[in-house]
Amino acid sequence: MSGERTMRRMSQESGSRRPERPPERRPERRVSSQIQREVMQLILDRKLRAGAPLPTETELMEDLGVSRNSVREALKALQALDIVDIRHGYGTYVGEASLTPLVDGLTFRTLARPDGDTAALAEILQIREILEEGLVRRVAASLTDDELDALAAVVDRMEAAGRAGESVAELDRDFHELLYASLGNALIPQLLGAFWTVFLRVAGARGWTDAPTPELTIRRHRDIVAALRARDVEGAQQAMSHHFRGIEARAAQASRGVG
Amino acid sequence: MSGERTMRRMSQESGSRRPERPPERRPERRVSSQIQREVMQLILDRKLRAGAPLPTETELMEDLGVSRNSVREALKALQALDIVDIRHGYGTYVGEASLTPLVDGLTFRTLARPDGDTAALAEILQIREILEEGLVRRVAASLTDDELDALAAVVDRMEAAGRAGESVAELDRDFHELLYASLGNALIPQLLGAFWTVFLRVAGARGWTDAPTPELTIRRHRDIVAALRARDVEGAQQAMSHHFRGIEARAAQASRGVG
DNA sequence: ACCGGGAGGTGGGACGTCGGATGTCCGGCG
DNA sequence: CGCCGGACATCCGACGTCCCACCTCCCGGT
Repeated sequence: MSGERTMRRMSQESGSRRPERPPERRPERRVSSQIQREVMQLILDRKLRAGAPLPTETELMEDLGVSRNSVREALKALQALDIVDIRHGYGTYVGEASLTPLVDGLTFRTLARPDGDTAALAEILQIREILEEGLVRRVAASLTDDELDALAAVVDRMEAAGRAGESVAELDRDFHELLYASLGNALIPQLLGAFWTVFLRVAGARGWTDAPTPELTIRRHRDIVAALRARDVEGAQQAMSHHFRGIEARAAQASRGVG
Repeated sequence: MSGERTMRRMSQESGSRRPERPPERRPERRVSSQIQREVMQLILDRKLRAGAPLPTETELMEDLGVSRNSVREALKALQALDIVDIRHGYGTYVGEASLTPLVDGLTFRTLARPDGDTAALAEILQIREILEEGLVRRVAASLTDDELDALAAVVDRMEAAGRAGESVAELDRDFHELLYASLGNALIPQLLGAFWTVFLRVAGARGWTDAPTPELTIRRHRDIVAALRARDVEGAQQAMSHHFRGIEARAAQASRGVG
């Protein structure tokens, strides 16, 4: 019973300055999340593009009739979703609405798995595998020779980087991004990139070695390009399949070796 | 506009009273985002599962040596990512880390597209199509008769609901979720559900009619089940393909009719 | 045994204040 | 005349304090 010092007075005075808080029982459901919706609606109504300036915190505070604290909490939440971009000393701007929150969420969820790292990572890899198998089938027929040359060039650079002991990971990313560029679907490289980033982050957090045998990876990519050049849809899909089998094996091996 | 002079006096005595220079306290880069990382790390270190209670705001404030405001902003951001679940008057808990942020982000990004609604929605639909084509190929060989019966039952319920003019959308969701349940990949239904939710929300915001012709949708689902029952992998994939062709056509029609 | 109300704890929100970061503008210097 | 640097205005970053809303639990009255 130590600590009854809270003893908040009952405001029996009640005559304090409370201008006229309208007793309107307008709870309005969580001011902060309401502000989030209003800011999003403001962006949509004014048709603001990514990079366009938003009202300052003070303006939002006055326009919406809430405190700056609530405005900042709402903006922080929108910032976490990459819907808003806050720059210190400069202002608040419309964000790119990228898949960054997906990356953060998946990374956290994967790292938070108590049982095994492999299970959660395998789920992500399986989705990437299914996606890329279907994707390679679609682009197999429509790839031009120039695009095939560009893909082969990326593999060449991978080989050079691998020989020099450099980062093959970035080029791997470029390869897959370039492969599906002709589809004109901007979401696809972002989604694949998100999965890829999650994989790299989890691998980094687990302390896995980045790529023990880049030769195998490069070989798989060469196989994919070769099949595509031959307009062999089934072969390309199988090559992609083999590629992922290798990634899964490497992940499983790494998790056994470390975890 | 409204250039109110705030006229705050500038403490030109810069560096007047500062008891001690922070010698070892490094800049620390944005307290708020640092708190986000620390809270996430706390969850990982203590191996807390979803639903487990987190330290109260006051405790975090004291443990991390920051103000309660900063703690709340960090928690708000983590709440937006569904990494944390804040319950008024109850406490803060570890969240599910669901794909809710992806849904919010994709919905916003799609609605914010100035040119056309169809383009952004078509991207999402294409990804769903590619995913489900690959998925149906994988489950086609392993589905048991019981699972096929369950799928057929869902279609029956869809037909009953369609006749009664009820919500076919929910049952549609159930069908696809049930279809891929045997893969044991928890991420797949969540990802498909996320895309599905985005589609419904955008359709709702655009004022599209929910399902003008449920008969066609039901027929496509019957085709899928029939092909699966015959263990016809190619047929199942093509049926799924037709299904999505219908969805795309409906979306294009709705966007023309309204937008 | 039941029920209602209050104490205490937790998040929700509002100000007010100060500090740091950034862009702008203007005046002095070369 | 040109340009370069410092004062200044404006923005976000953070802190402290106060009060309110919501929830749980316990305790005392019925």
